[in-house]
Amino acid sequence: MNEGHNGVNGAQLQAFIDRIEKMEEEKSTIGADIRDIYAEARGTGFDPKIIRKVVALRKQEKSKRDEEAAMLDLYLAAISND
Amino acid sequence: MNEGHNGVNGAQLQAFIDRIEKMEEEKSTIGADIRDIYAEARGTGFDPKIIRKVVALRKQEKSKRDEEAAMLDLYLAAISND
Amino acid sequence: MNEGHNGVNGAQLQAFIDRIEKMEEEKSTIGADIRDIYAEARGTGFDPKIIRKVVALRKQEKSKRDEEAAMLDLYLAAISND
Amino acid sequence: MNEGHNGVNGAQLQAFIDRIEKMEEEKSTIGADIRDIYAEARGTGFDPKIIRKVVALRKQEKSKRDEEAAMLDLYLAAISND
DNA sequence: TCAGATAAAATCGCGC
DNA sequence: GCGCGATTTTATCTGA
Repeated sequence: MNEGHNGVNGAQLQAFIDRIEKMEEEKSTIGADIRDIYAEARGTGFDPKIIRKVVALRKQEKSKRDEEAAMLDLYLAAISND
Repeated sequence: MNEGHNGVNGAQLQAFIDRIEKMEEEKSTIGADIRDIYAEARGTGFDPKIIRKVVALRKQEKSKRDEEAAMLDLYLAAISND
Repeated sequence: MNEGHNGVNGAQLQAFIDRIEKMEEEKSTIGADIRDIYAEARGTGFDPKIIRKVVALRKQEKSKRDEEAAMLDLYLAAISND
Repeated sequence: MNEGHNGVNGAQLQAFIDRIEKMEEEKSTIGADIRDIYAEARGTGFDPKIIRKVVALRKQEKSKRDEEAAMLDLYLAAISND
């Protein structure tokens, strides 16, 4: 039911689009907030470019740590073959 | 005060980085949520590619309306050259 | 052959760089020409800011038309699922 | 003459816009060509990122040379106060 | 000098 | 599972 003559459930599609647009807007807002923080940092004398590098570096390190943790889990699972 | 021997206020920098990383994580979470919605839509038979196009198109329409409004402002400002 | 001791074909690299620099210069020249046109327009009483907005708006309209065409293609492809 | 009731010479404005759009398109074409060259270079084993660095470096050097030439002209003009 | 646009690189999901 | 294509993010560049 609820399908038009074209075989597409418009209401359902609309609902999906609404949800997506709402979240996209939130995402965009946060993006703006992040830009503001960089601007604020620049205002106190920090170079945003460098801060970006630092953040990127730490993200890499974090993902490396996550990977190692996952590997550890794998090993633990492997030796617990009871 | 609070500056190390290298002339950088480490505590302040740390604070900026913390704030940024926190928001980046939120942003990333929302991005994942959006992806989930697309996946859900696919699960109910919608083509994500088309939904993306619809969303993109609507965004463009909005931005065009904004541009037109900005344009109107410019015109109004231009004719009020007193 | 033609590779130096560092394993880099310098002549070939030079050729690429020459071509790029030549085109960059052309591009830069055109950019200057465009600026000249704006200056000329200002000289005859037009506000460059408004002209820029008009140009931007027309570009957006074109890209929106393109998007709509792409969208139509998607729809057509979607209903031809034989 | 040729001015509408709004005091704007539409034909002249149109002419400016046409000229600008034409040159913008040329500029865009050249930009695409440059991208193609980078792609071609990559195809023969060069790293585009490095090439970009080289090009940027040479441009800096060129502008530095230009600056020095301008300075020289200034000096020459200064001592030719006849 | 800085914001905004533009383009390149990295990332991620999808299909084979 | 991997390559391809699309999207997102980063960096460069131009104009105000």
